[in-house]
Amino acid sequence: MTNPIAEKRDYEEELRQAGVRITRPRRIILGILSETEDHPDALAIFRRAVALDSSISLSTVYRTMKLLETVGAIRRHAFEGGPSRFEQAGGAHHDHLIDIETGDVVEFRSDRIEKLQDEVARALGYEIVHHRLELYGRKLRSK
Amino acid sequence: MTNPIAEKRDYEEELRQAGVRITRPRRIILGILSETEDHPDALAIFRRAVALDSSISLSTVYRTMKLLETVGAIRRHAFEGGPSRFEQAGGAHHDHLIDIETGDVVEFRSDRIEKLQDEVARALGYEIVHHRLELYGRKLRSK
DNA sequence: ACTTACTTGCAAACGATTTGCAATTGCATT
DNA sequence: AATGCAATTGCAAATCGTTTGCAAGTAAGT
Repeated sequence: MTNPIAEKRDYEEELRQAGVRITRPRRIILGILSETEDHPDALAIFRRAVALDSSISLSTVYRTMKLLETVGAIRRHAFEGGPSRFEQAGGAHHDHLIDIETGDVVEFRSDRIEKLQDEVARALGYEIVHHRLELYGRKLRSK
Repeated sequence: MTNPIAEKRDYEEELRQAGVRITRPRRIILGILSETEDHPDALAIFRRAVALDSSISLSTVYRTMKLLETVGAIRRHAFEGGPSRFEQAGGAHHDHLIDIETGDVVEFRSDRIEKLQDEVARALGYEIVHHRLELYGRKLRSK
């Protein structure tokens, strides 16, 4: 995350391996994703992309996001109310806390919660394939 | 849930109190909701409603659902992939486990998970306003 | 450089949901 | 029971986020 160039290179190689052509729009979108710390939606990515190459279309952004998703390079989140937002895959599993005032997303992980989820599911006669845990909250006015 | 008529009556009274007119379509939709054990989407409600009064429109179903939601009589859930699904409000808080093969919804409640969520949020400097916890799984082939 | 399949941009289609509008209806009032 | 008006309806058209058909453009193996 501190070295965008190295990150981007890996990304491209990873995709080439998956049989994906590296085109100009894709390179640009990948660059944006690898430099991004937040969870942008398609339109935000599109806006940033257009700034680098005005010929890029929103459809291409959507198509690329879908491609990256099926290849497993990114993850899509449909938080309440808004459009899908994306994040790079590859990190460890985590859940999200969404600031309902700013839309900011904070990632967190609780093994204890994960474990309890499994227990609950098993008790109901199910095995979990995946889950969605989103906390919607507001910042505490700190002391 | 065993006495639809009594349930429906309460429902109507509750709404009248909230200043909502009881119209024919609304009465029908309320009847459907109070007899329903599952988590139907707008289209499913519409289909059941049309069977009782063919003049009811899908827009009215949507408008009524929105109305009931703001009045607090029902709750809306946007499970992954599909349209919003609804359930009567009023019961205790619970989360959902969705059978990814059948779409069936199982309600559950875990105070331990709730508690951990609060702890996590607080540790991050937030207070939870609401949350969404959905487990997507498949039935265990029981012993 | 040549070819061919993969990608693109554009505009039109999409599914779920909402909305403008003119016609209808609940219900408080006579 | 008849009246009046605001609330509600059905319909069609609009909306939002996203996907798709198509003809033109391009990556990359030869």
